[in-house]
Formats: sequence, structure tokens, C-alpha cells
Amino acid sequence: MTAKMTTVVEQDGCLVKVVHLERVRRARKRTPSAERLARMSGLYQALGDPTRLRMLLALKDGEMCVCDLAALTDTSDSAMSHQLRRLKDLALVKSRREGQILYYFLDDHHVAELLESTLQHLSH
Amino acid sequence: MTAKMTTVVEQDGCLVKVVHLERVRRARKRTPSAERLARMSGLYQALGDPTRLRMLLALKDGEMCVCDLAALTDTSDSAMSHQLRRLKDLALVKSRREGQILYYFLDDHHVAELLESTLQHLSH
DNA sequence: TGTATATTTGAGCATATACTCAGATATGGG
DNA sequence: CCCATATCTGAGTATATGCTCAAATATACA
Repeated sequence: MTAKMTTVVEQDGCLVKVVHLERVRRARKRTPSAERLARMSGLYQALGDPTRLRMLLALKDGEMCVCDLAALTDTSDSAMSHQLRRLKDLALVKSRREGQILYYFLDDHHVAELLESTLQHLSH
Repeated sequence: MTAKMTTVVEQDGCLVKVVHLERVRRARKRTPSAERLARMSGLYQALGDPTRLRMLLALKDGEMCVCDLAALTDTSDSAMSHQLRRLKDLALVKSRREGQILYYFLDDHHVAELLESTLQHLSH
């Protein structure tokens, strides 16, 4: 009889069973705040789509306009515009206008570094 | 008249307009292969959910059993099991059994490093 | 063998996501 | 002012996602 017994604890008004209470308590303490967690998962979610990933990998090498990004990723201009707005809302890209053309570029250098380190890891 | 004119190129049998043809061609060349892209976005997608992110951040500090992870993330055992299966399919976690209890732990050390570096970045 | 606990599984469902399509804006040049 | 080009926008839609619920397994122990 080496296995631990279940403990039942109250949590948010509900009863929850737990095997290693100390472990859960410790993990709870170390968990980032709700905002940080949301920011973090939001960032990953943005990268978790093949189209957006291709866009961001391309922008890592320099700014591009909407229709170029659309051509690169085999999507419509409209779909591209929707995706760009999303990345803009997440503060991952910015744009600058030159005549009728809008050039998008990476807003956050962290993103480029993150992509780079992931590429490194996946190549091993 | 500084802005470039649009070029229309054929691509996959369709006509697509492009402003900076060389730029798109170069980006296409640098884009990772379809498999690598899928693996990469799949990894990010896995991290792009608050529950899974909390699970993985916790597992970074050591193995945990299903019901502990459920308690930690305020989800049901069943939902936790579904999430764990997903992470297992992606080869991000492994499990070992000890009696009735299954302990899950990180399979890929890259993931821990990736999470760590993102936490660093976000704290700036 | 029978019961309890830990976990898994599959179906069903509500929401989120990513696209298309039609029409709106914005800019530049006759 | 009018037209062409580049981009944006909102509604609608099809699929993906993450959960719940009930029932199935797996292991331990009496």
C-alpha cells in the first residue's frame, strides 16, 4: 500500500478530490496570474495557425504588404486582412502606409526571437 | 509615383496579384516545409489554450496525476483526460502508472525551455 | 468474485475560428 | 469629380474545439 489516498478539499464552493494536496497547492502558487496566462496563451494561439505562422515567419525577414502576404499564404486579400487585424489587436504587428499600400511588420521583437528559438528546437 | 505597380502571376493555376514579386519569391523559399510548419503550429496550438498551458507549466515542476491536474485547472477529470490525450498524441507528455494512479510528465524538454523563455520575455 | 477508486472513451452540444462574399473606405491620378 | 487600386468591414457559414454526461476499463483489495 504505497499509493496515497484521495483527499477531498473545498475549492470555489465545490468539493474536489485530490491525491497530492501539497503538490497541487505548490503548483497553484507558481501558476502565473490570470492576465499573464491569458496573454501567454493568446500569443501561442496566434502562432498556432499555419497561415498566421507563415505570415509571421515571413515578416521576420522584413515588412510586407497585404496582397503579398495573401499571395505568399495562398489566401484571399480579405482573409489576409482579417488575420492581420487579429495580429494587430494582439500587438504582434504594426503597419505603415505608403500611398495605397499598407506595409505590415513585426511590432514585438520577442515574437521573432520566440519563432527563431522554436525553429532551432524543431531542427534537433 | 514612388509606389510599385501590381504584377499578376500564375500560382497553382490561379491568377494572383502581387506588388513585390521578388519579396514573395524570397519569402516562399525561406518558408519551412509543410511538415515542419504543421509540427510548429501544432505545438503552438497546444500551448494556446489556458487550461493546457497551466497543465504544462505545472508539469514543468514535476509529474502529476490526472485528478491533481484537474483540481489545479478547475476542470473535470474527464475533460482533463481528453486534454492529456491530446498532449500525448502530440508527444508533449508521457505517463507512467503506479497502481491505479497515472502520473503524467513532460516528454519533450524543448517544451519546458520554450515555456521558460516565453515567461522571461513576457516579464519584460 | 465483488466493490471502490482512477482514468478513459465516445456521443452530443455550445462556442470559437477562419473563411467567403458583397459592399464600404482610402488613396492616387486623370 | 470620376475611376482604378488596395485594403477593410460585417454578415453568414462550415468546421474545429473543449466541454459534459453516461458508460466502459483498469487496478487494488476484501
